[in-house]
Amino acid sequence: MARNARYDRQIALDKAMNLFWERGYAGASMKQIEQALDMRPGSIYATFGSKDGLFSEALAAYAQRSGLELREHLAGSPSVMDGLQEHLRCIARQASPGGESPSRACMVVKTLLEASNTNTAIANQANSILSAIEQALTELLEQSKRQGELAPGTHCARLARLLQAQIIGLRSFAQREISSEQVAELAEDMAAMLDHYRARH
Amino acid sequence: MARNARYDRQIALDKAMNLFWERGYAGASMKQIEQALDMRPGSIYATFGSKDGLFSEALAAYAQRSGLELREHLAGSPSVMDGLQEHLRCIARQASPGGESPSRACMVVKTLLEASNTNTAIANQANSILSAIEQALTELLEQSKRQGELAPGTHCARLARLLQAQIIGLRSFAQREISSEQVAELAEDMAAMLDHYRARH
DNA sequence: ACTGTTTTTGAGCGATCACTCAAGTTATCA
DNA sequence: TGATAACTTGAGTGATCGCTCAAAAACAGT
Repeated sequence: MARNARYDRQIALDKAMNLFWERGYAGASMKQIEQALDMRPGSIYATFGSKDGLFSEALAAYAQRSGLELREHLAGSPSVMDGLQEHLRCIARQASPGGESPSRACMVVKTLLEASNTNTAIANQANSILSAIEQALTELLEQSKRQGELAPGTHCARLARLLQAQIIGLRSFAQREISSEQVAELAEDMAAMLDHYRARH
Repeated sequence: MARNARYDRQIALDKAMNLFWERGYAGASMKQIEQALDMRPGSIYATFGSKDGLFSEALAAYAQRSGLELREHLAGSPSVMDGLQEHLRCIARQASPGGESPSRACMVVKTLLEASNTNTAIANQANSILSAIEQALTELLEQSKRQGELAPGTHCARLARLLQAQIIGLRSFAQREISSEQVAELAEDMAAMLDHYRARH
């Protein structure tokens, strides 16, 4: 015997994610958030508790979305390594100037760099996400090694960290004022680098 | 027939650079800057004009310092490629947890990611610096190619962008809560990757 | 020591920050 | 349809933001 909420929590979270991704945590004011979500402060605080709480949920939603994307690229490829290479190219396509992404750089990395010395809780969350991605990549590579795609001596955890650093570098580099062609070339060079780790050379 | 300034401009700039490097542009408040520089607001504004002006000069000082470091590494190495590989390892050493750097990540990249959608002037400055570094790396690689160290067909500008993306990835990755050993391994893997571009394989 | 010039000082400016809450609104149920 | 409970509203909170400027302090030259 009461009223229903006028807003869809997931839709609001998605809008918040886009704004935070574009402007960063400190760069997005509550006024701008109110406008983006079309919600008044009371509703926002009743739903998400605080700016920190909203950001935290937005970052988690971003991470989930990114994980889904990777899994889709992998599902559409004949092998893990091909899927990872395709993933690099796809990142380059998304991170090209003129795209509709709020930012070409990765929101998790932006958060890590912004929050590391100013907001411990948020920095910890970014750290956890990156750690989980590293873990997922390691398991993927180990599966690939078991299938004989990777050279037998490959240190998968180490290669996973290298791959993560490549992706971070690619997406941060793409934040520069640079042509989409050069970003695509960069992704291609990184994909080529992965070939050196394949079996039978 | 007047008073001399009590503060050394370069020393003040250096302190500002360290604070901005650690906390970012928005994360460093004027109150914290006043404390770090041991200057009152009036003196700061008389000397640097605005927070933007101070940040801009601090970022320029950082870029100059970084350029000097690279040139030193190159001077202490028998060849360009060896110097670049040593540079990667040195970055890993500096970016290790427990170091005395204000931040493990690069201040220019932190600035680029923070300012790209919030502060055009500062983002442009970060873009210019990265563009100048790319140019310098390209010239170094071309010199290396002329000396027969690089494979004749090497596209130097493209390799320079790859190298820059690697460095960005390495330093941003190092911002994670991770062991210095793993950062060193990452630098080693990146250095090994450069070997593939050398002549005579 | 006095004068003239520059620098330093810090209280305080208006604006904006994240956030609160009492009042108003609306849907749901009896 | 009237009572009830939940949600929405937005003016307003104290705190902090970047920044100003009149007055005090300190040095250089005579």
